[in-house]
Amino acid sequence: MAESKSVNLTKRATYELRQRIIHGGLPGGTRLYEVALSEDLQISRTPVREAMSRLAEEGLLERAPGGGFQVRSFTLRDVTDAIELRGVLEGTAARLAAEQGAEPRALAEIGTILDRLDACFATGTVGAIDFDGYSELNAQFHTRLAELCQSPVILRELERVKSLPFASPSAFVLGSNENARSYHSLVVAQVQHRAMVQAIERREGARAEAIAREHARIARANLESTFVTDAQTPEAMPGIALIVREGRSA
Amino acid sequence: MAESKSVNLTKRATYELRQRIIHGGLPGGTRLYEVALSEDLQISRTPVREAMSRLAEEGLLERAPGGGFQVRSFTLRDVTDAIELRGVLEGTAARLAAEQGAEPRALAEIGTILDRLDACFATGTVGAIDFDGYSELNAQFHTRLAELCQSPVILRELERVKSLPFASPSAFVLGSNENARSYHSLVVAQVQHRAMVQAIERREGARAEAIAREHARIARANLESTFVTDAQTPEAMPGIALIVREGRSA
DNA sequence: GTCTTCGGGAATGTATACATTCACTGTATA
DNA sequence: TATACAGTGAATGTATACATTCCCGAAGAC
Repeated sequence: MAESKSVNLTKRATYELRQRIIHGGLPGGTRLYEVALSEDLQISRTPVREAMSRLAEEGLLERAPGGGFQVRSFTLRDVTDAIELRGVLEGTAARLAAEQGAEPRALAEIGTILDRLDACFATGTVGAIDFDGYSELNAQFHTRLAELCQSPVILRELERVKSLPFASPSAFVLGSNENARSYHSLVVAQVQHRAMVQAIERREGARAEAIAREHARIARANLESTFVTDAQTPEAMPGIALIVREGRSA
Repeated sequence: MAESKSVNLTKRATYELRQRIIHGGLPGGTRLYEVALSEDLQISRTPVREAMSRLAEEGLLERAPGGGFQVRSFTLRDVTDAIELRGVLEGTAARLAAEQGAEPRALAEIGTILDRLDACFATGTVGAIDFDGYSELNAQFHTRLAELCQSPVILRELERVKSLPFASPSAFVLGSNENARSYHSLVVAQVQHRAMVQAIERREGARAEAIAREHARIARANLESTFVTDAQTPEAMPGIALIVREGRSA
């Protein structure tokens, strides 16, 4: 509890609340009461309120009709739409990069990331993958790719969508345990990574966009099978606790 | 000043700040100081802070590095990207609606709006248009269209993009004075409106998406010519005061 | 019995005093 | 003369008292 005394209380409250939401401590739809939270966190109402405001900006909370906040809840449909949306936005970023031409230096850096992603497979043993390394490099790749179009507006909205834990490009990597299906997913994903960069280099905008969209659908398929198979394992994927079984979304 | 006494101070501060930002009273990049604003608005720091937080959520302000807020500024590139983004999102909504099938009742309602849009032209005189009526109906059309795909996630992000005054679907209507070019713009736009609905009815997803994107580019072209022609008239388009001449965006 | 009204409590809204942090400036010392 | 340290001020961060609003339940009247 008394771990980080130096940072300000707003950040502490924001972090603590985010953790509780993502890990299921505060299920979707839960109304958050300032006084109760203040007493619970041992932080006064002002920073708690500020934290809730930031989490609303982040998309994890929503403002309740008559004031106050509640935890945003997501149906399976919402989650697939968010992933689809990420694909659409990444596709747009890739298309714009192809159309206006990407900086050679930035492309070279992405090439380096691609090589290092390849290295995650290269253990000689089929099926053996450095999942953690892949996940980290994958996140880097997606960030760099989005930056290629040099559009702060696109980048901002993309970051926003990716901030939902289940919509992040690396969410499906963590969710995959070491079975044949997930191995094949990563093989296909990496082929798509290279194809996207190639399309951008060749100024093939439509191709770059289409691949980016299809690439996101790997995550969608992975989510759906994860959700069906390990329906009750909360550790299967980050933020899966946010997904409500049925009914209305936020 | 002492107009609406009943509503709470947060809303008053939010409204007042938004007005000042949109109309150029607070140019892009301006740092907002809580104390100064409090004294200026005659409202204490707490609601002012809350108002700034909401405007940041809305996209008109951004959080400054060391705390506090500043008015977000947009380059011409940012604005065109925002319009492009709206086209991409509306295109996605239209495609999804086409793919999954739209509700007949909702389609019928949109048909009514289309007829009423036609009526804005039907004065017999070529070139005479009910601009205000068209603008209002146009906004309704775009909202209804986005709702056809029944995706709260898509709808939410689209509303977010549209909240930037210059990226709203009706921004270009207001910006157009009664010249031949703007008349032709509205004629083309209305043809595209009908084509989008037809494509959705016929489950032609790719066509619906493509038209929605091209539709948004009317606004883009209109913005660019407005920006070049009437470069110094702040009333030419809502939110044009947010656009900074050169340099970095937020 | 039902409807209306009044009261109380709990929630957010507001004001403000106080704390903290950071940057700038001036002075003193090396 | 340059650098470092300390002081001062202004900004945001925090705590908390008080205001307001709204819902809900109980009691009374029709």
